[in-house]
Amino acid sequence: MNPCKFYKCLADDTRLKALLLISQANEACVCHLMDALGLEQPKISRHLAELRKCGILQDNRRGKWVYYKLHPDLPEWSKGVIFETAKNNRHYYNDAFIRLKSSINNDC
Amino acid sequence: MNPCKFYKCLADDTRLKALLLISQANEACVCHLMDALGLEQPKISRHLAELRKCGILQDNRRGKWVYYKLHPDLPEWSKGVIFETAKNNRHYYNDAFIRLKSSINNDC
DNA sequence: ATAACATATGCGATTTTTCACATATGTGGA
DNA sequence: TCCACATATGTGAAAAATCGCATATGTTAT
Repeated sequence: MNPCKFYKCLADDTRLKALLLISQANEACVCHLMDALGLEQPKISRHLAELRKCGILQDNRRGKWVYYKLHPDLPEWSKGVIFETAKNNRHYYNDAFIRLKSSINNDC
Repeated sequence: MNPCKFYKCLADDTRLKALLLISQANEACVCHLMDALGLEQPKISRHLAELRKCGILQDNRRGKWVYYKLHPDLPEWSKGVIFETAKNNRHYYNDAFIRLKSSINNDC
């Protein structure tokens, strides 16, 4: 994991919020993130794809839904960066996190 | 410190290497970083200015030289991210770090 | 004041990233 | 098989970041 590439992945509002939400929710599917972030499906999907191609996220299709979670092989220091960022910047994604949880409860 | 803005600052090869070098050397001036990274002065200067404007670095002129170090008011979590990145990615900046130290010893 | 050196910045050109829209792919149920 | 739904991607346009070059600013010594 090249650190510059890693930080390029975090350097976008949509990707960073999605990543922090996933790190806090354990996993989330595209439709949940659409609700949480109030964004169109292609936009979410494309940003998640970028995080996947960089090895940060792992996708997992279950029926029609595709769930994303942190890639299990992600280096410890990278995971640490993500969790520390989430822990110390709740205000940055908290509204979205509330919407995410209610979206998960409503099964999309 | 908005986390997205913070990561945008780290998401460039020149800035990230300069930042990691400074974090490991405690401080460095523009001429040292030019030697270490093998880049032209305006390029180094402009990237350091960006890190300064975001509150990540603090500058300190001593005579003709301007020294940069981590900003003392940088949030702990941000400092942690920088130091953890440096600690776990030595290969990424090690050659530059060797040149930096010899440049510092030769007083530019 | 002038020269030499270190650093900063203005600006147009180039490159990279992001976006919007349309469309393609994959899945399960009727 | 056909349809509805969820997700992914192709493509050209728009926006943002970076670069190169020239030049400005700041400092010290003569």
